[in-house]
Amino acid sequence: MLNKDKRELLNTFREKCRKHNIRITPQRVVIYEVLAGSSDHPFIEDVFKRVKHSLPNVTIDTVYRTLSTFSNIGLVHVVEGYGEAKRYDSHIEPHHHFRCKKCHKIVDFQEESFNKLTVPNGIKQKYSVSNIKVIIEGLCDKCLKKK
Amino acid sequence: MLNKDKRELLNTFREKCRKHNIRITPQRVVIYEVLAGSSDHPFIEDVFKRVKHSLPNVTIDTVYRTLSTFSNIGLVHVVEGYGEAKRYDSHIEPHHHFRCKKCHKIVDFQEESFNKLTVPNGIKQKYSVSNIKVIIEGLCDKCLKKK
DNA sequence: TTTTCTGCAAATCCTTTGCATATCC
DNA sequence: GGATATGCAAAGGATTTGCAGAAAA
Repeated sequence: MLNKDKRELLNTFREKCRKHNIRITPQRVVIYEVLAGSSDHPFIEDVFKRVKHSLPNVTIDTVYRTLSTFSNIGLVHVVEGYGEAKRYDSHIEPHHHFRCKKCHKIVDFQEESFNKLTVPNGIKQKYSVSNIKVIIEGLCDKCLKKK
Repeated sequence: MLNKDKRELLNTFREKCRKHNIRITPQRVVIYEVLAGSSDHPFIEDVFKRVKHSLPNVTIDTVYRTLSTFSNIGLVHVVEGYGEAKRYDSHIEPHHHFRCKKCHKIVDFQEESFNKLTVPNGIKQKYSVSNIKVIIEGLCDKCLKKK
């Protein structure tokens, strides 16, 4: 869930846009708001549908282009997946993911000890590291009940 | 890298096939051999090209179907990605991944301490967990040099 | 005013599917 | 022999691209 209020989020958004010289358009504002208001790591199609409520004329290619731009400037993240369509996340602070193998739900979680993981020396020496995260997979509560 | 020899790998392959009642065809044998001999987490297109060397008549849809079957029976894994085409891995023991953000190279690594991570209680209580892995992202040695 | 973004349409890329034939058990 | 897998061709879905007009700075 979001722990920032709407105004704060929009400030982050505006700052990032200015910093990277990209224009603030109504489409971009709404797309960002929609993503920031979604905790389900939506597919582009989902974002598109939600954005259409406020902007009936947007096209899905704008959503594609916009989310790609946002991802390039670090405003949002693409969520790791297994070959399905891309999913996005506006929650860019370090966090971890639980993924349900059956319904493909993704749940964010925080875990202090995981945030403190140290990069192994073999990796640190050879590569430059920008982030480290843990992915847990299994079956979610709902899918367990359905069995 | 592989630490099993070819015979051992093919035994694993045959066992899994028998266990799941899927037929052992020349295509499946070669596709499995190719993947087991690849440490670069190839795209299906790559597997297809490599398989063609031994079986010039295979079609890419056989590779798609076969890898999907292998994944269903747990012979291979789909590697986590960011919306690009699927990539496969025959290395199914627990291990972790370093991913280069620029060239998209994926490097397997082992790290004892990561293998011992414990699933947080909040997750364990609600979900059934099948695996846990660490993903490190950054720039690889080659991409660092190119800068 | 100038550059960038959007909408529209078409193209491209990845993946899946239906069907007839060939193959494995 | 009977069930399953393969090759071929076509379809489907996701994503990207070119371009002209519209909008932001």
